[in-house]
Amino acid sequence: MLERTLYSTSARRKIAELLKAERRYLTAAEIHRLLRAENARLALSTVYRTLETLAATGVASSRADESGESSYVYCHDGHHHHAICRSCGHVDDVSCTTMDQFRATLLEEQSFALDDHAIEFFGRCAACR
Amino acid sequence: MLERTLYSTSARRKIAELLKAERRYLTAAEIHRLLRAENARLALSTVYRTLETLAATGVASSRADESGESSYVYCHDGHHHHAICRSCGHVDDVSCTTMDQFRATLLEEQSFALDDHAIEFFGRCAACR
DNA sequence: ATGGATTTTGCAAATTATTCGCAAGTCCTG
DNA sequence: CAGGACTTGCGAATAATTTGCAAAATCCAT
Repeated sequence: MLERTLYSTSARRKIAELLKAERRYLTAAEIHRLLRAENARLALSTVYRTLETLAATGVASSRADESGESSYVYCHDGHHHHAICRSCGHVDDVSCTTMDQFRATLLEEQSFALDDHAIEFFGRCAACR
Repeated sequence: MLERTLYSTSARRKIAELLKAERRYLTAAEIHRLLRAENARLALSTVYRTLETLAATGVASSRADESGESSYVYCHDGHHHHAICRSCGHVDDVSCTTMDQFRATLLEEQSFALDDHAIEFFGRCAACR
């Protein structure tokens, strides 16, 4: 494991702040555009590199959006899931409990009305066990 | 809704057969390479177009792999999930019941040892309801 | 504070996946 | 088997992401 010091730079701070404030999945291009709009001067490649770092350190998590473009959201570290609003894109963290309780709990605790979900299972298939 | 006739062509048949036989997520490039290896002559762009068609008709379903490249697997039509083997990539369809039952049922009925999953929830957040 | 080691950034060029236009080829129906 | 409809191949065009490298910023021990 290679250890290296992470510098606190203006680009990193701004990108992290933006993600934290928006709380929805943003692509590198969107982040770049948003920050430029508020007069930050930074290269798109820096955004890409920073996002990679944030994801690696558990500050952000990524997913591919509909078109396959990868997007990032600020979130807790550790195992959990995301409730994504179809209307505004807002993302809530969801701890991992039983599936059926989810709908009720989600509505009760986070006022999120669940209407669809996508799951991927990982493990060992019959042939590989 | 535009209706149009789908022709049964050699490319389509071969791609569908391959997906059906492999039963794991394959990228357009992989499919192209595999088919070429068995002497099929077809263009990569044809593979892309065919996959798009297969996905649109519910014969295959797609997901972005680790690197963001999109891959396809032969599967049932209708709402269900996929159990992906971490070892060989084999994909089993999983009907959508309660989460906790999943592990047990999955193991019992499909001999798939679930050890991780990724879920995405979609709906309306508190602010948008 | 200052200097030097280390990390980060900007820029532009290079990659890579995916899409597109269009002429030629294939398939289907009557 | 003729004509129209749908597909394919090919190469060029896009679009996202990565990379090399020199310059700039950050950090840390003096």
